[in-house]
Amino acid sequence: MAEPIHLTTAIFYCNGTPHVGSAYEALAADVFARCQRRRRGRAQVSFLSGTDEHGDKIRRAAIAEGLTPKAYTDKMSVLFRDAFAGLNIDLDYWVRTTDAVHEKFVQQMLLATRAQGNIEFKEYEGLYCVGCERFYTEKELLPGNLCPTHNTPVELIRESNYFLKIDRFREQVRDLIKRDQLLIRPERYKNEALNMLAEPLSDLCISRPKARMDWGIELPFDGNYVTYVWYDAFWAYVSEPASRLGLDEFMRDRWPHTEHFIGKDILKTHAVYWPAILMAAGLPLFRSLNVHGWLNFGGSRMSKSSGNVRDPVTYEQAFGPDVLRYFVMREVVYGLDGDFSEERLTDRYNADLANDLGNFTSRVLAMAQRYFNGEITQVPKLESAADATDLIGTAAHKLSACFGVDGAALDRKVIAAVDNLDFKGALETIWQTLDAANKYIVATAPFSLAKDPEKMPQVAQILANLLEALRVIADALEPFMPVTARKIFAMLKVDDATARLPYGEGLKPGHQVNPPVALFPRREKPAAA
RNA sequence: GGCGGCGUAGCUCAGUUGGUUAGAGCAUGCGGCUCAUAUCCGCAGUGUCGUAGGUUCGACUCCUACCGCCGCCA
Repeated sequence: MAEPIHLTTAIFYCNGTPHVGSAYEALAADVFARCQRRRRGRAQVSFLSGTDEHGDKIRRAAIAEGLTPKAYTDKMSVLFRDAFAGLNIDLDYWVRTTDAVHEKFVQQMLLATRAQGNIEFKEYEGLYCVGCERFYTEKELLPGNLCPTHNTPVELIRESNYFLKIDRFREQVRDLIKRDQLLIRPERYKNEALNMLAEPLSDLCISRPKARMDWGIELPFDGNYVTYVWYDAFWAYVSEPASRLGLDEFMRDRWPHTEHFIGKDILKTHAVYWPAILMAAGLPLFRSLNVHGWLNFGGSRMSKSSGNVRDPVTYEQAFGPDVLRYFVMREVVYGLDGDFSEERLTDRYNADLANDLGNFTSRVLAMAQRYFNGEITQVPKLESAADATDLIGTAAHKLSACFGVDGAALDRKVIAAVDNLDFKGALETIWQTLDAANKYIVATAPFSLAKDPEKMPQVAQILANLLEALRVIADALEPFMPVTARKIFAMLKVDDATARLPYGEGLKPGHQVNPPVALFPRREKPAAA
């Protein structure tokens, strides 16, 4: 049996509504998860996401809306969960850091960490920015002791807090990253992480005095404090599954095969603090960090202040299911920043989805209907002659090569690309197959042969080959476009098991397919802004 | 200040250890087909490969400087 694997998105801080950027991360992880499920079986994959709901910013956002923090996060968390559900992100766990199970688990980890002697209580004094909710060193500040992000004066605060002695784990973490035991990819981020671990780390503050901020999890060993929100949120990756499966079992079987999907902005916390936090609690580490870039909008950073935040659900409703999924996976190189705009979305939609995928589906099913009333009368079999010199032989061979001698080559290539986080490459491979299939139609011209009754067996063979190609293409597409794949399977009238078979083993003579239904009607481009 | 990345066709980008006429997709133009969602197929391009030097028989590919953009660390 394949080893179990645990996949996570970051835990989203829910002081604002979900936008296309947060959706992008969850979409990449979802495509990855679906590929893993195909390989390992559903039970062997746990895919987790959720909302980070403590801390001062949440508390203040709640006050601004006249709600209690809990009521506010109840509302916000559902917004995220529903947005992801609307994008067909198929989660096994939806964790909220205000869930009782989670809070209890964090307290358990705090006790374990303290028992290992990795927590220190000490008094210190520092320059604090209320807006940032953090302390600054003098050289980080702007002239006049102003906060670099808020441009407001910082306050000198003296207080006592609990600290994690993280530097004692630094060498070990650095070594693991260097040897790819803790894999950080793409590689550029591995180098950045190693850089961050080159200098000694100062103790990590993990508490906040309730007197200053009480919206958090109470420390089990000191009722005057709550945990600092960052520390609390990391454990969302672990709390619910560990509680459900048993901590020891989860840590032994599944946790070491964990892949975190995160944005580049939280690389430091995940490459430096999180491993140290786990070690300080006496727990094993996860396997890898899959770091993505930002999704910009029309060339500039998507942010609430610039007012160009885009709601993913809007696009899902306007363009139809799977379109946003397709766009971000096809357009963005994982790890690098990408650009999102309605114009580019429309271009991709028309060129790739309407013209290529949609039209191919339509023409093949229409011919099957027109010439044979939807019945398949031949066994799909592409003549594969590498030495073919004529147009038909060459086209047949090229299409056949996409599926390989065992009929499973497309699936293999897609899975390999996704393993490598090359979502774009995976889709390009599928589209090359679509391209080869369109060329095969032109080369064989079944619509011309059909004018001669004696050539109908040939036409039947060509259509059987094409319908089978459509089936395999839809199957390869399923992790990326689950709704579309299901629509195609419905038109082809194949069940789930048949849908997954290699080329040549799926559709059989006597099988009846449905007439086409347009998958992606062409769209007018938005008026130039 | 330290480290690193990027700058290739109108747009988005590929270009492997330096080697024949620098590639793909989209957009553009022309031709073909008509099964199909005015779709599909073929052909045609266009580029001083950021700038200036250097190494080499030969550099987009290596070295140096500079210009521009960006990231991380401090």
